[in-house]
Amino acid sequence: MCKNYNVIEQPGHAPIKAWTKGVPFEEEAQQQLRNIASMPLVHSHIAVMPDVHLGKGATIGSVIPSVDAVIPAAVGVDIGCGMVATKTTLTASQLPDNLSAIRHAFEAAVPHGRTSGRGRSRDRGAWHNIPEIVAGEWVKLQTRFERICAKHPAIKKTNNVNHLGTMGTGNHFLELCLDENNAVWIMLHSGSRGVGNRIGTYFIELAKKEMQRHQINLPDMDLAYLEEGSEYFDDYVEAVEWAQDFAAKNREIMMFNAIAALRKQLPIEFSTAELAVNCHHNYVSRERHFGKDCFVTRKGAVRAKKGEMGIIPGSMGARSFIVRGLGNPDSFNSCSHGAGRVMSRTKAKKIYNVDDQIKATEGVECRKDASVIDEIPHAYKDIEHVMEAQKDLVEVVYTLKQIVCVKG
DNA sequence: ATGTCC
Repeated sequence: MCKNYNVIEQPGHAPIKAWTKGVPFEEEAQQQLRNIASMPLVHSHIAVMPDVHLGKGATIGSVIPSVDAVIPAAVGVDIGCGMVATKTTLTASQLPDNLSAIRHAFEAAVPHGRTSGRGRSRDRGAWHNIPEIVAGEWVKLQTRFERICAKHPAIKKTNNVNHLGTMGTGNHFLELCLDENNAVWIMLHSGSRGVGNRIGTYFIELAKKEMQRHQINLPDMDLAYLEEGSEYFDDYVEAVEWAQDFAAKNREIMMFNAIAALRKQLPIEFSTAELAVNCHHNYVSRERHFGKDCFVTRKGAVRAKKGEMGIIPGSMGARSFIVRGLGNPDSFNSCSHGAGRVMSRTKAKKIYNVDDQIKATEGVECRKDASVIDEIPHAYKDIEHVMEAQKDLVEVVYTLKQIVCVKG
């Protein structure tokens, strides 16, 4: 039978199954994946999604199943980063012609940008808004966090309370979108902010020290792993699961606040009950594949079990997709997390200007200044090609086009 | 992606 993926094989190592037909696949990313596939902890094979590109530690767009061990740098530092999308009962005709008031209401309701140091500092301070409906759950999260910090006080050096309900920077965003039937959606991309970053970097360092202590040689020190039964393994799993829960709750709060902000802007009532999806794309989870219990690390990949809903966003000017998983076992039930970059932020800023960005984001109510050129759609792969390359992983349920975009 | 250091 004709498979929709390419296979990269190395003698004695796990194969790499890559859903990259018709999309760019850099040689540097392939080498990084060969390094990962050479590690004995890999179960069965590695799966590569069509938005693949070079990352720090692990490749973005990779799915790594491991037995009795995890690679903290494969999860990365934005632990639990992911997407949430909610369909509303509103339609396009119920929105005002000029969307700038809605954009400004979103910007006010969802703190975004850098917390300190250089940059715009728009989310500085505790002016975020934790809705009452999640206040109890937040207390539970805090209790769990205290327990982790009691064992690893270095993690506590973070401003985690002030970050709940805040979006962050870079490719994190909040959008108002229309689907193919002109229904209005709210969609958001964010993660575990400073606290997840602290947990990630802390355990990546511990894993490296473990490698040195046991004199284990790796093709790349960023592939340092923690073995089940060793000193830090359980604590990492506990902390990473906590950061994932923090990230999901963070998105839920921002979605709540964005909906409330939209309500204040419109003279009509609407509801949001019909469909909401909240999924991680940087995370690790315990799953069973090919007859073995293992840890599955998805770095820039979304779980797509049969019938499971996911979100695959395009870039600032491109379409996004609400998808339903097809449960493809060779992909470990996964799909891509977006379009995937084709060039670095530095390169995008060098070769494109504000005029290019204005043209690429025509019809979108968003910032179009020099600060967002690194997010120009040209810096990403063509999302249509990316979707074509994974048609045996997911089916498209809704196609969204943004009309308002708030970038972090 | 993040916060802090130069």
